[in-house]
Amino acid sequence: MFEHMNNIPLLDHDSKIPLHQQAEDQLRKLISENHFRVGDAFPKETDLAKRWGISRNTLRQAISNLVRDGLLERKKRSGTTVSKKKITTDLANWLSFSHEMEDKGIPFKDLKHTVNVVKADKETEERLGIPHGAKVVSLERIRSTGRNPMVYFRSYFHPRVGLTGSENFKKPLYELLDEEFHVVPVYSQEEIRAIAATEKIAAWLKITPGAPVLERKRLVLDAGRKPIEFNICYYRSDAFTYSIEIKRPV
Amino acid sequence: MFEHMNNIPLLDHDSKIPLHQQAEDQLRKLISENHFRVGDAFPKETDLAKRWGISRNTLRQAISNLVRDGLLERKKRSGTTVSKKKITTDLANWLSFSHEMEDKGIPFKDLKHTVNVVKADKETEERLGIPHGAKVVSLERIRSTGRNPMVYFRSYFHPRVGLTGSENFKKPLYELLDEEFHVVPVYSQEEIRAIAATEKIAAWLKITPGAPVLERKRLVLDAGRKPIEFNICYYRSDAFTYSIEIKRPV
DNA sequence: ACTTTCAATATGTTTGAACATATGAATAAT
DNA sequence: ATTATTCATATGTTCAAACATATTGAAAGT
Repeated sequence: MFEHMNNIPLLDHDSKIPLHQQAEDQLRKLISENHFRVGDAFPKETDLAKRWGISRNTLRQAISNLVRDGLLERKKRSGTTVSKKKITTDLANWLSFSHEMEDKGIPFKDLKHTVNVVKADKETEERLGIPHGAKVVSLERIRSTGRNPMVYFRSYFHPRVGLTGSENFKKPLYELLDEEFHVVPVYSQEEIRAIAATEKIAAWLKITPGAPVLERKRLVLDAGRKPIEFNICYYRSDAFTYSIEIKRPV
Repeated sequence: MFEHMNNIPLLDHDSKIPLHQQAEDQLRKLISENHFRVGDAFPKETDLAKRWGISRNTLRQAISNLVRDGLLERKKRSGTTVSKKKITTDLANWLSFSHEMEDKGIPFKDLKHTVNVVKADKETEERLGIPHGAKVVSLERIRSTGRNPMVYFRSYFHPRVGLTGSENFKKPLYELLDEEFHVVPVYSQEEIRAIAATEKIAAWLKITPGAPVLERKRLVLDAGRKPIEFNICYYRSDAFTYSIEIKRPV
């Protein structure tokens, strides 16, 4: 808990990162590190704005995002407080296939593991928001749990991340991104469909064309909602069920 | 599509409802009514602000919310565009098909709507944790968005909830449960698979047997993790993408 | 035909200012 | 003691203005 404003870290007014963004990041950090007790009073807007040398409006931009994400609550006269309710998706391992499998005690191995630098296709360009013709690092995997292929994975990484293609992808992907590149995934936008296996997919998964396959497209974003990775994968339907638990933000 | 700004409804400057709120509501409505084509250019901020007699800043407040909700996308010089319609499981409406569809402005109707009191099958008994042979209220629905069936739904409710089968299921289900029975869903455990349509499913959805179908099984729990409802549904794969956004617990 | 350069333009950031509004707390009236 | 009133205050709304920045598309150069 901060006794005084003066203990709250400052912002970098010379950075290219917008002030409201810095403020948001800073607050996220402070909250997640429990510098503010739940339900406790938050610094008031005017004070915080003064401390950071930004206008109340700019600070408000940051706070609004946190309110929308359910980390903070605002009430007119009482001020801003830290919410109890965490929008939890329960998944500590929410993004990691290997963690998931390890948790369930299912051994797996990679039947294919390829890293390339390629020109992004149109969909990838759109999702990642990169210019036409831009090159991206692609990671392609076919993973099996047992004798048969279970899933085909393909990821394209936003150039911003800074991958070169020569990294060690043996360790869990999101550990690598965090530790080596200081890129932390926060949001995952997932689209899940059932499709009939194309020839290509059938070959990858060793199934018959036309068989139902679970397709998952996933756009992984950082705290500022900037794209990190666009990922598409095909799961064998007879071997895989996609399970999640959603908790309502009460 | 609006040829001219002049066709866009005005705001009520005398209302007690904030202008940014009115603007947001108005835009939501316009988008949901398909007055703007997907991917098409949106009126630019300056023009819209002028049309509505509000400042660009105020309008921006409204648009920002829509962007955050994924209805709009902004790009620097190119302007604002309407996003591809994602049937997103919004955190607010996380469980309601009707809310989801209404929010996206997709009209739908029930092709079938049956309420029964039946003996639970084995899977339902297990999931709900009720004794063998117990009776449960079942709700069966086939819903369409447009001409063709979109999804087949079947729900079994835990006897604890207290449904008799004679309730008015026309209103959104989770409103009913909350208001009439004081049952509030908090957790949703979901299992998603791709399967080949059986004869029965094919008949419901008017597709050919063997076609890929998205199956979702969902166990809805209350705050104490006691089961409320076991729900199974089959989505036409050519018409439906299951979209969720997961946010990492920071 | 191809690339480079450059200006126009739509969104992005930030500020300071003013007034509205809900509400907790102090004060006054009962 | 209880209720009503008032006031101070923190958030809520809105504005106008200025400058930053990315990107499109056209013009110019190769």
